[in-house]
Amino acid sequence: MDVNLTISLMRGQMGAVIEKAVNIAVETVLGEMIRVVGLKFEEIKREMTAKEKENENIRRMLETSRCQMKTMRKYISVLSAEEPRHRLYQGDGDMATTSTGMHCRRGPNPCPRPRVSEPTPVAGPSWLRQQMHISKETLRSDSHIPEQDTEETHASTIHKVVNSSSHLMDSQALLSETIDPIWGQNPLASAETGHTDMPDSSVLSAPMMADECMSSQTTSTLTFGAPSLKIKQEEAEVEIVCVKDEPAEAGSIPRFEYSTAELHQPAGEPELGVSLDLPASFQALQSPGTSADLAIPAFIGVDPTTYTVMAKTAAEKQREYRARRDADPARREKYLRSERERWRRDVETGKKKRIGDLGEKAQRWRRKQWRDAKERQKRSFFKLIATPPDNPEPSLMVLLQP
DNA sequence: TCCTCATTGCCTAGGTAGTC
DNA sequence: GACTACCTAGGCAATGAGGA
Repeated sequence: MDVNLTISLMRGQMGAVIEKAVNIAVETVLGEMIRVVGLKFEEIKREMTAKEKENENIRRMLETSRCQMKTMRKYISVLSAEEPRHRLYQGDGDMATTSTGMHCRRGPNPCPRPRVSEPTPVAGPSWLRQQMHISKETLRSDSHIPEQDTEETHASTIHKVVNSSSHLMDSQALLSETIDPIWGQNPLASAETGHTDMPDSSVLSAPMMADECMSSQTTSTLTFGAPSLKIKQEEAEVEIVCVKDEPAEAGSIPRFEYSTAELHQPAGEPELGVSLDLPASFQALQSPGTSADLAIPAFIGVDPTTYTVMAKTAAEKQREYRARRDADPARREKYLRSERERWRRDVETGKKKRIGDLGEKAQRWRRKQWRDAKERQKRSFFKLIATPPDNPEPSLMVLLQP
């Protein structure tokens, strides 16, 4: 009885209040939900915008990297084609540095051998070489190396190569300084930079030959460097001029002939710290690492008149051939068809095995290779976008790190 | 059910050696 | 020099497995 009374009383007196409170609570909850959903929605919208922006950035980076790779390939091919000839031009520059070398030898501590870590040529898979090229390009991007694409004329080519060599030389000199502080501190000491490390004794020995030539003073013909070819004169950098006398190599030195004018260049010793007025190209010759980067012995002994048409490497020839072939859709289609055919043939003959045809051990090995390849692929991708040349956006980098 | 990641197979690019 | 054959590595799409 009392309970019923209580309930009716509550319904009569508090029902409206309770209903109102519940309504308010429901509205509050709904409002809060709407607010949260709205916030979430806004957040998602922001994220989408950010993602789009990042995608755009990634696209730009990829495009930039592609351009860099193209440019680098052309640059390397031009450089490797021109470098040997370019080195030979600088034989006359050796005369100017001979004095330095003599001075160097006369010192109490004759030319301490520099321990320069040469940027060894990247031997390995093509993807690695590509990466190295990319990183090199990135490293050098501050210098704004002129594009080699438009190189057509001989003279301009030489000019460009001179510039390129200077860039190379600069970075390598920087390397040497970084690695060996003592070497980097002493201009004269660093004058020997990398010379003894240069693998090619023919190039190495030009100053020594200069010594010999100067002592005899007999030769007078210039067998290289056509008169029309002008060597760009640039302010010398003493620290990369290096001469080291290595008698053991002297026997195998191919002898260059120098003009009288070249031979009679003042061989006076420059004062310490005074820049030698050497052709920049000669500096490149002396630059550590440059000769190690590029295979040069093949051109030594070649008739200098043939320098203008350097032999292409097999890879270059093959690239050109393929470019011509791919330019013709029919030939390209034929090639692709034959490749596909070969793939099928290899599978049929068991040269290429599907994973199921392999033994358990071979399957594990194959899978490991696939995993590694995928890992490399991912790493190279992240490495690529982690070192954008011009748009290092930290937040993006953090987000994209694996 | 959707998403992400790994696996797999196929194909292509590019280097090298050899042949014509 | 042009071309072919062979090889290796990488790209890409299809597929499967597992988790949210």
